[in-house]
Amino acid sequence: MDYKNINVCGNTVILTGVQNFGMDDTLDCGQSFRWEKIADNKYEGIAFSRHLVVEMEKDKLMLHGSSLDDFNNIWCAYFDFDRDYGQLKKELSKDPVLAKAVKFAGGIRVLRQDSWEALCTFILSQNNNIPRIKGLVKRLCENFGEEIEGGFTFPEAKKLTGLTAEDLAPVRAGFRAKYILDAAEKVASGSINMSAVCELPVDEARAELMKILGVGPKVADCALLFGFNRIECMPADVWIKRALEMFYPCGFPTKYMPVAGLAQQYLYHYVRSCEDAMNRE
DNA sequence: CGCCAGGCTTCTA
DNA sequence: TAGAAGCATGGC
Repeated sequence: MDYKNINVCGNTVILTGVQNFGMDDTLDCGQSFRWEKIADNKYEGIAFSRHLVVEMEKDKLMLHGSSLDDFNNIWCAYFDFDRDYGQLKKELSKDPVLAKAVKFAGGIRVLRQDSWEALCTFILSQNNNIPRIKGLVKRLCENFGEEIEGGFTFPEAKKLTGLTAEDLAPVRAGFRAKYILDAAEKVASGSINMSAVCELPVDEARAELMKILGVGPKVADCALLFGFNRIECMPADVWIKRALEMFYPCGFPTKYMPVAGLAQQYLYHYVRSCEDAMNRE
């Protein structure tokens, strides 16, 4: 557990003694596209059809808009609070490169998102940049999600079935629109059963998701890591490929394979910052 | 104007 | 079966 105490005050759940959680590292690192920074230490977002404002002061984390039940049933798992990141970081830090990556962004946690939402948002992510991905996801929710207090939910697969690419035009997803529609059709019809995918061995799960038009190995692995809690999946995007070539020419250490997805998130953040620093010179 | 963006599909040899 | 072109859109 990465928190010591939990209290409820009105509609706010307050965690104290919080460790290994940074809002910028976790909510603005390209794993979820549904969080907006609304103040220096405050983020607002919607997940699992619930609106939440997250505020942090030192080691105190406030979840505004959450009941104790919601915390126990949803947010605790969503923020991966039942995983010991202190222990994880200690293990990863035995590797010199990962030690630097972990030190650089020690507040990263890998969110456990809804599987359909993760699949869709990473379909939208291809050949795209993070600010624009956020825009596409926002417009998808505004146009096809349900309006709730504080914003819009992520649309269910069945809500998108029967639509045409023209219907999705307001989203401005470009060539990705037909991919979303194919995913929605396959998931809603049950030809791809998300809860069955959850039970499959990872290679079969990946192959199943890749039956969707527009889903290749990278998008499938992102869905598996961020939406199915498959922490052994290491989505190999251009940044991670670059990092692996640069730092691990002989291959990624096998002892970290079982948690490669978690390591990946630290590495992703780290190499991107290296690149930024080099560009500024 | 050109280049690029958490890739994938399609075409070509 | 590998390698390159094409893909919509928007920021720079």
